[in-house]
Amino acid sequence: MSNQIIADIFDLLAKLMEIHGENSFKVKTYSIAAFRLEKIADQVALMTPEQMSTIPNIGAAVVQKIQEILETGGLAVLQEYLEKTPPGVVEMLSIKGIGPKKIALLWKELGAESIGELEYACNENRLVALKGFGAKTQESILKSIAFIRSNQGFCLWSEAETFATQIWKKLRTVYPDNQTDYTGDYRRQMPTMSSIDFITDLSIEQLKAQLGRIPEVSFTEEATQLSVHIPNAPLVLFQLCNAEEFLLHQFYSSASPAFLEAFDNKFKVPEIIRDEAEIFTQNKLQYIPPYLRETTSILEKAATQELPMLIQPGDIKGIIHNHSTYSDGIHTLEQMANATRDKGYEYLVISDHSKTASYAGGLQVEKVMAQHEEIEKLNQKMAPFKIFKSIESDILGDGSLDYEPEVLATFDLVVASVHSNLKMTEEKAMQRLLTAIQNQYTTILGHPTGRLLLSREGYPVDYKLLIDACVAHNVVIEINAHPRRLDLDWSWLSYAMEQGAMVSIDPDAHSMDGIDLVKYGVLASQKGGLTKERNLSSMGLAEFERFLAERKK
DNA sequence: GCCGTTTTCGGCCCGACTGTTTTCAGTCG
Repeated sequence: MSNQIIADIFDLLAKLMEIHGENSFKVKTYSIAAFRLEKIADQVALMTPEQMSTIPNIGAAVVQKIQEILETGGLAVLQEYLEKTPPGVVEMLSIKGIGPKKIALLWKELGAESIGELEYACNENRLVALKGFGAKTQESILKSIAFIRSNQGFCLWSEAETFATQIWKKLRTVYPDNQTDYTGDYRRQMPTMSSIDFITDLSIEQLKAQLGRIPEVSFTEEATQLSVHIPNAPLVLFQLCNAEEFLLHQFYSSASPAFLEAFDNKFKVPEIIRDEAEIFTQNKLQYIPPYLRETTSILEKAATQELPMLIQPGDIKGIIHNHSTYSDGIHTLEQMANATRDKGYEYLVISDHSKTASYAGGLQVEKVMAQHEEIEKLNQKMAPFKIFKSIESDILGDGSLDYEPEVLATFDLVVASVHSNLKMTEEKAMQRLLTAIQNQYTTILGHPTGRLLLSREGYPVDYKLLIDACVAHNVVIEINAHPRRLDLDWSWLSYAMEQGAMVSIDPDAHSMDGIDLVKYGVLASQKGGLTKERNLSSMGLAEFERFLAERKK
């Protein structure tokens, strides 16, 4: 069992206890325990009770509960709290802007036992009468509920990947003479999707024979479609067709409606197709991979053979924007460096949090200097592999970075990101961002909109203005590769490239495993038509050093 | 519930901000 799963249990326990008005220090203890468990590198499941109790804030009671979780898979006391809390009240924890205390009031004072009831109460203007609530809170709750609604049933590409590949492998192994393949949003590499779609010439019976073995699975059948419902997993949809029409159906189910309409207006699917590429070659078009079948303009480019060679996972040469135990990472600087080198990359850019990010262990100036010393020592030991001195500097309320210029000057490069006060008008957001972009020490603008896919909208930005400003001030725009961020969004890449912008696919890794997230950034960037020439992290070590030297002038 | 001792219990707690208050509780990253 992973530390994260155990941590989530303690986190939920703390929140439920708070809703039920338990002793706040007791609540805090479980909450801190959850935080600690998330932040340690070693697997708690493999520790002895004595080892567990050496973790700060993990005492006898928490150790006992961890053991119970490991032995039984659950926690009796959590179950008790869950039983005396309506499921809808637990769900309210996902509403941004309200926490356990306010939820308790909404439940006890207002009698709201579900998100639906809460929404109704907001619309009836009944929250303003509650102590601690007002018109603005009511408004923000309604907005948050609308956001949750619009994302319900969606999953991230990375979440879909696990299920999709398992199912694909299984069916291809058991039925090697049949055709089964990805289609729909998953094949198009959409960052989020409402279902994992397959196209197959298998029968419903054949599919059920295999997928029926999944515990607690259920099915919904239609004439040419089988929906597979797996508990705690994305919806899986099988589109059924006969073998002869497989490629045709796959083509028509893995592109945007706009793309297909434009295609049908000008081109024809050949009578006989042996592989999907023929659909394009027979029309004198360059092959357009599924992830690019979004806009109509891509067809024009394919007609004039102008599609460039797009970035591939292997084109990432350096790992930029990472965290270590100096701030909120779970592995040490040396572990991160070794992992990066062992995975075949040429350099690591360590960008721990800056001093304002106290919640994330942001670095005071003395710690920055200590880290720089360690980097220099490691660089001597690890050459030709190189670690670059960087920082993820918070963009403060007024747009300034949170160190003195003398300190900022000691970094090889600076990633500037907004982490606090995310609730802003577009005007305010742009003012902060533009000020940060104009700062001579800003090398990369980190996760430009602050969005978290399916869980947080991010502050509103004027994309064109933002991109233009980055180009004008020679600031690299990050494509944060975390599958929940993928920020800048792929849909703005073509504009960014037209304007001559440079981007950087960065994993924002908080652990050694986190380095592998670059893959998701590459997949999303492919949709935007990114070439490796325009990606900073595709530069080899020498080129990267030249870039930084040039930038410093 | 955990910690750190001033060994038997008192004090814990990041800091900014927001929306609510009319001095601060709740939330967030």
